[in-house]
Amino acid sequence: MEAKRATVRDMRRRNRAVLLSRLYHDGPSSRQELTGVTGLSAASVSNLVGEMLEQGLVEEAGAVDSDGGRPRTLLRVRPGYAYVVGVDVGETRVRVELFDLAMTGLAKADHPIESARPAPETVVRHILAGLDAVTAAAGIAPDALLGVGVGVPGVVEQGASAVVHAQTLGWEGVPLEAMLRAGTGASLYFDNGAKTLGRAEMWFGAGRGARHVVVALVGSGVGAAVLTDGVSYRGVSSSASEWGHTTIVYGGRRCRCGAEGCLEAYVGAEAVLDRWRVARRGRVPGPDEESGIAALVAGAERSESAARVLEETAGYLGAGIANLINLFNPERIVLGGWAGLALGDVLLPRIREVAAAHALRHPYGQASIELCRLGPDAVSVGAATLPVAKLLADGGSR
Amino acid sequence: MEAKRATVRDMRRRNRAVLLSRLYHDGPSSRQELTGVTGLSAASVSNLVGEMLEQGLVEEAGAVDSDGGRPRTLLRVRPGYAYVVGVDVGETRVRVELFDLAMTGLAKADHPIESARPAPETVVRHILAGLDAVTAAAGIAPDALLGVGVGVPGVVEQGASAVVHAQTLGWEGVPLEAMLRAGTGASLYFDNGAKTLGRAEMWFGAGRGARHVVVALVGSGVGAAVLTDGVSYRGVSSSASEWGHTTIVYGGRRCRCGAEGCLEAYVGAEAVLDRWRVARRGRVPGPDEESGIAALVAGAERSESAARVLEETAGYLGAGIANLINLFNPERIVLGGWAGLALGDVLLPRIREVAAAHALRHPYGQASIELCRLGPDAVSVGAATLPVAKLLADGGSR
DNA sequence: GCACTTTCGTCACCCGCTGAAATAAGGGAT
DNA sequence: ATCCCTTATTTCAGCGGGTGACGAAAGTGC
Repeated sequence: MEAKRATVRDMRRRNRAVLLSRLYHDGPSSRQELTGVTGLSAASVSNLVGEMLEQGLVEEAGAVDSDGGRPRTLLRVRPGYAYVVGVDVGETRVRVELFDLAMTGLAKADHPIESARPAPETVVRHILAGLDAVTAAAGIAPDALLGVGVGVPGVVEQGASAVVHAQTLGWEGVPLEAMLRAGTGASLYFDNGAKTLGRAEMWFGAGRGARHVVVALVGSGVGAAVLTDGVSYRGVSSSASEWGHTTIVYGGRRCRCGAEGCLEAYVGAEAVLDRWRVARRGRVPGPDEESGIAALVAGAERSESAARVLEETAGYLGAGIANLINLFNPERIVLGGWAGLALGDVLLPRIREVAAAHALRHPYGQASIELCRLGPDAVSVGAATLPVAKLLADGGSR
Repeated sequence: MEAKRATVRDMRRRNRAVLLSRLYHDGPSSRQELTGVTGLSAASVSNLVGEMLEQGLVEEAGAVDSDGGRPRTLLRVRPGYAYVVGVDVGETRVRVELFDLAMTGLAKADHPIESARPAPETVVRHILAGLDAVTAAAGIAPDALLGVGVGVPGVVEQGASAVVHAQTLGWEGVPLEAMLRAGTGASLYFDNGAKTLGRAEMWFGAGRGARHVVVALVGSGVGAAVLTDGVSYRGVSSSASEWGHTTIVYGGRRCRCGAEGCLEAYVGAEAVLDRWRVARRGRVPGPDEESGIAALVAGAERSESAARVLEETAGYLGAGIANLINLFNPERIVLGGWAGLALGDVLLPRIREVAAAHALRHPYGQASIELCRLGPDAVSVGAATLPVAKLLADGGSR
């Protein structure tokens, strides 16, 4: 609807973006290949690539000899052209990680969070300290830092300046961008941690090559990221895909959000353990949720209560996934999160069955259901892809 | 991700599209205004508009005098530049309607469908006959017909040639596009009827001016259309937003799709009446579903069973709408469909309450819930907007 | 009728893509 | 070792298209 006008300049930016994205995502190619793939003329490819070579954005990467002609020189994005930082604000620690453009980790700094409801100022201080630490450790000059992506557990309201609402941290309208801006000159990007993890899976994990993916994350909480053509679906205020708080059992268990029958109140780690506690009429083993879930999965063969709770969990999860399939008609559902991986490991076949029973035949037939490949640590990787995505979309202009 | 290269030609097409869309959706403007709104230079606007005037795509529409300077001449899209046809394949009749570009209805032809499971050939014959009838009635030459949009009750698989899966008609993989193509040379467009109705609401009804809208339709069946920036969300095979078959009561009532606990099995007209039948332990008044729902709504004050069924319906519907809000974070939810309008008319305040209780506070605060403005006949209008949208997106090139 | 204001059209200029031709960089045959 | 052939890349003139500057058009007010 509100498309913007185009100028001759936009055209060049766009074409640079096309070339650069192709080089970035699909590895080294020759100019020759690029002409075929992008539809640009050989002359333009040469021209654009020459410019990017000169700027140090792209570098040569050997050559492949062809049968009898001039060998093609391969090109790739130069990993050292710029560096990015990904920040994962978790519930127990703040992780700050530095990457080059190829997403090779160069330095990492973890700051534990003591309080269950940390003050925003504390988190900001941790992030800034981590930023200094990793850039110093890797010897990165400030102007070589392309940007900093931050993944937070909660809703990020994208606007002139990002504002965060994170129930689990007790944050309500925290102007995180403004607070960080006061302490650093770097470009800042913010998104929900589940979505950044989804981005990481999309670029480097189970979502590679697919156009429509929904990443479903199950941990203590439950969330999802809907990714179409590499961009994540955001509603009007970027708080879309709150899968965990969709109603799946009308009038059912009360959820910590206050509503009844939320999916999270059935398949979130806390809820699963609570259901097990009721089923076995007693305490659940293990000091924390992670060991509890591990015990549950391990106990499936011996304990009838464990088996029943797992079966029910597969049911709710399968129905929840079927809802995603019916509503978003994705090509792939990627199940992750620490609890999602632990449960999915044993329940995936059963989840697929239930989802098949609850989803419409046609969309179900289009969708495959898989597990995440990257593990929960990929939140910072995904956060760091935010500035990279911007770079690619802008054709490499800083 | 897979952005296409741009040429200097694309740029012009794009800029024409920007101007044309603006003129189409936001009414007459002067060249002057257009420069401001689109960001194009006055020179370009003049150039582009001149071209479109010459082609008859745009016409002058009077002038407004300014205080002391040359008056601006207003421009608008010329309604008679081309004509479009919208087809509504309903469960009881096929409607074919002819419009000019301004969506003024010029001729209409209805063909009743006798069988509950009509043969595709019959429907195709009706459509082709209707096409001949309306073009003949309005005296439209074949080459003035921009295209034909068809709305069908079911899933449209968009591909090289559209294929329709419509459970309610008993259609399974009907190659509707290929069948129609054999009988007409016009450009053809296909979409689900709920989505075309959503398009109509978006362009001319309750969705005007909003960027993210979800249109929720309740009739015998239940569906939704998700519209972002004027384009409807399609998944990988365009069968997205099957809202009616999302699970809302895990393990609940059996739905005609075979699964348990679908939203449609609670708030679809058939399901509502069935619940009423159980509640009052007896037959429901009226010869058909529409009068049944009308009786239910009318009986709310006298009959306790009716009041209870309505209250429950508001509950399920509110929770279903809350799910849409949580997942899509729209700016507006538009409730329609014949049953949706009848129920919404009395239940809207209650639906809003329930939705507020089930949705997360933040996304709920962003969304307003309203009723459709156009009524169920707008399916053909929405279908007819498909070729118009194409024309606008292509900047007016046929 | 004249000065002033505002809108609209024209023109030279710059940018960027393209096709054709030229050049580079090999392999294989003589 | 040289020449010819093949294939990849670069160069160059040409064309399409947006822009700013300038001037013409079309009013109002005195």
